[in-house]
Amino acid sequence: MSAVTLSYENGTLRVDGDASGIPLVEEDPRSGVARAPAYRYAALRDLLSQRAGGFEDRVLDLPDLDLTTDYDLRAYQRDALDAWRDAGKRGVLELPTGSGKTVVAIAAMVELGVPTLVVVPTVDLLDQWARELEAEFGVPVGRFGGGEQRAEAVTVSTYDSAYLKAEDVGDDFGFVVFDEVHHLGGEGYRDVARLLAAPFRLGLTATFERPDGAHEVVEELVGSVAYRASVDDLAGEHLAAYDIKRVEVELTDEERERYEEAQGTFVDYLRSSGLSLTSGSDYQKLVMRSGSDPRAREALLAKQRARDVMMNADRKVEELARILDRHRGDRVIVFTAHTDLVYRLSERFLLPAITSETGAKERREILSRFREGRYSRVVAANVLDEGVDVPDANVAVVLSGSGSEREFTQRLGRVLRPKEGNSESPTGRALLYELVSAETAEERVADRRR
DNA sequence: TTGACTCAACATCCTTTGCTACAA
DNA sequence: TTGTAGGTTTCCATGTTGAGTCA
Repeated sequence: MSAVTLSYENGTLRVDGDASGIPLVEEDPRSGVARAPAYRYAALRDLLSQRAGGFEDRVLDLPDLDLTTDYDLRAYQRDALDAWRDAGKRGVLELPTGSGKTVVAIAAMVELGVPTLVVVPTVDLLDQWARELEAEFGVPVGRFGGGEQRAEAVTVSTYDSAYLKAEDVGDDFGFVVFDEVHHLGGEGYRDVARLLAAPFRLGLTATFERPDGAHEVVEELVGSVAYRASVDDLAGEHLAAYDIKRVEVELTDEERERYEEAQGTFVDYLRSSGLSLTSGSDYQKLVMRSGSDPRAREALLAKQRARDVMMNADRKVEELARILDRHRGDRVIVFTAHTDLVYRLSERFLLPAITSETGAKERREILSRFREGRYSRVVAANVLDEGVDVPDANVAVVLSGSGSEREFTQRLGRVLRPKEGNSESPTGRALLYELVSAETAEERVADRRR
């Protein structure tokens, strides 16, 4: 058995020498070159080191980094770091929004002392991470994304840019941190993790599981969940204690009529077509059918109308008026599912509004005024759910939302940050109102997300 | 450099029963 | 006998984002 040489080539590991019988390695039938996916590097290295004949490793040639940090980890952060280390320096930490996931990643970087790539979903987060890493380590931090393509030993990238660059830089980093790692389950994004050779991997998220089951892919690429702390584990001590109040509102007669008509059309179609909806994938079937079947299309459009009615019910707006009145002295974020409603509320209550149509500059301005206390309320569609540094609030009002557990957790997280400089005793409890239209499908939707 | 635009990707979208094949 | 898991192939609508292009 002759010695084997491992090297990195365009997002794969090239295996030269006698590669027969090595698990994970397959021969490319056209070129005859034996290869393994780059993300298998750690596993392959372990396998080969136990094999007679030894092997030559030319995959990574990385400088040592001397990184230090002043952070003192909290007990749960230390536990999380320990758990990740015990898992072989691979795996996911599931920690709530506001619990200091970044700090744990920084501690891991210090411990490893190797070039590191941090991958994040938005340009906003890219800026935040880069600023924080620059301040902490006092080294220049590279950026892939937001119009920049500059590599450094410590680099932050968006998922999109990482996808475009992964083949080129796949052997430049020994450690990769995936922030909001649930995104990695996306069909395209998963390639980012596949093309990198980095043996050490850390995923951070508040909600690991995906309704489509793709978290299993993430487990394969990054590792399993090594440590998990829920909002309830940390509430009261490191996060604000909270209450959730569900308020049911009745549809007006006119809304009820429109709702029943539309919902009826949808349900009738299901019954007559023999379709049963037991899961999200069944719904997908219906969507596909609607491409060719006009009745299926009409059923879906009717469902859309029913959703509009229940989510934007008039009495929710009236209820919001009462809530805003009750919380005059509080900092309130109002969440909706539709942009139309955002603008309606903005006009009626004179609330600063943020949707995907709001430009970056205006958005920054609103959030900074909210931070400074010049605004005490904002209304937003889904924009503030994730990936934005949203200032502290203590009351959230969910006027409408999806059945997504992730969306709900993120929205709740927006009010749970302990008050600044006083993390020992957050001033009062945080409060989340959930407005639900009575006797509509929204009751089920609201149950699902909890 | 900025802003407006397009494009592609991602995420959610869900009813209350009942058929079939296969494993325990 | 009794549970229980179970596959299709592109895609009705809305919201959001990043990258790329062009003026």
